[in-house]
Amino acid sequence: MADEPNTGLLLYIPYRWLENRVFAAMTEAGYDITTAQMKLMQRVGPEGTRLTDLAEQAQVTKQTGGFLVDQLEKGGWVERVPDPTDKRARLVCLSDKAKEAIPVAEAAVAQAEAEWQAHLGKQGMAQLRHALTRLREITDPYA
Amino acid sequence: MADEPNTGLLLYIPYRWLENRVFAAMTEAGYDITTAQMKLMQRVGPEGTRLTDLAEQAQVTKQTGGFLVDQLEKGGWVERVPDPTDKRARLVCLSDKAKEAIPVAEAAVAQAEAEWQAHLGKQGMAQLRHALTRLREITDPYA
DNA sequence: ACACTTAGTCAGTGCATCTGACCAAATACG
DNA sequence: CGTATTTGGTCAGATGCACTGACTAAGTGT
Repeated sequence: MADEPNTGLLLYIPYRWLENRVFAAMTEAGYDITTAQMKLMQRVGPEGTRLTDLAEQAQVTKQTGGFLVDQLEKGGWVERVPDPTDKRARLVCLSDKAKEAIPVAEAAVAQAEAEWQAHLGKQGMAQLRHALTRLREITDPYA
Repeated sequence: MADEPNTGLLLYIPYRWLENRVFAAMTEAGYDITTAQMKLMQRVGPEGTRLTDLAEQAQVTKQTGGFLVDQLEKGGWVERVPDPTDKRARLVCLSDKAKEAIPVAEAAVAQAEAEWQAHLGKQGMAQLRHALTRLREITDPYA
């Protein structure tokens, strides 16, 4: 089906690799969290974020988002607090545990990116990020 | 958790977008197949491929691979034929239906990539592919 | 006030993935 | 040659994540 690998596959390979790296780092540091949970949690803002917004940004249905927030809540990563401005809504906020864990994840990402930069060269890495950022303009409904 | 989006997210966004595009094109053309099935099927070689190899290349366990091949077989995409050189093994081969469908998927990919090229410029696209190909060297156990 | 939209939940389903246990054929080695 | 190990694949069971559909409750607009 493919002699020249399509760009999708080329994107997927390093993505998956990075995801596994971060997941492994978190596990090793004793944090029990899944990639889907991380993906959602990444989107939680400093003042808290509504479930609907979270789900939309992570490109899942609000049901799926709700399910993930349930897991995150059980794991002590987030809390749901009432939104003072809207009685229907609740804000998902990061717990202290989550705030502690963030540097661990960030360090794993940083290390992986450093390895990539070492391989591609500083300029190559910058070009890659630039191209991807531009691509985001036409592929991310949330850009 | 992120002010500057990490490279993983940047990779994921266009990947997911492309996957959705291709999936939608297949669905519209009347082909009923899932992305996971496509991912596996992509790896089937012209002479057929062993389940174990498929699973390994797609980075799933052989159990998962077997499950996906079951689905593909039910959908009439592939057949399992005995491997003449090894009585334990069976080769997964593409059916005529699959061979027909490939151009549809390829056209969808080509169109999406053309849109990307229009946005990034010919040179930008070439640089992107080049960087990703180089990255594959250190992130793909199958490079 | 009444209709409509928005925030979120509940119930049910299916797909993709994993681990662990297992069998049978092929290969390696003493 | 015969046993031990590796390799190809399946079965059984469980979990995670995603979906659709139907619903409640609160806010919004005319």
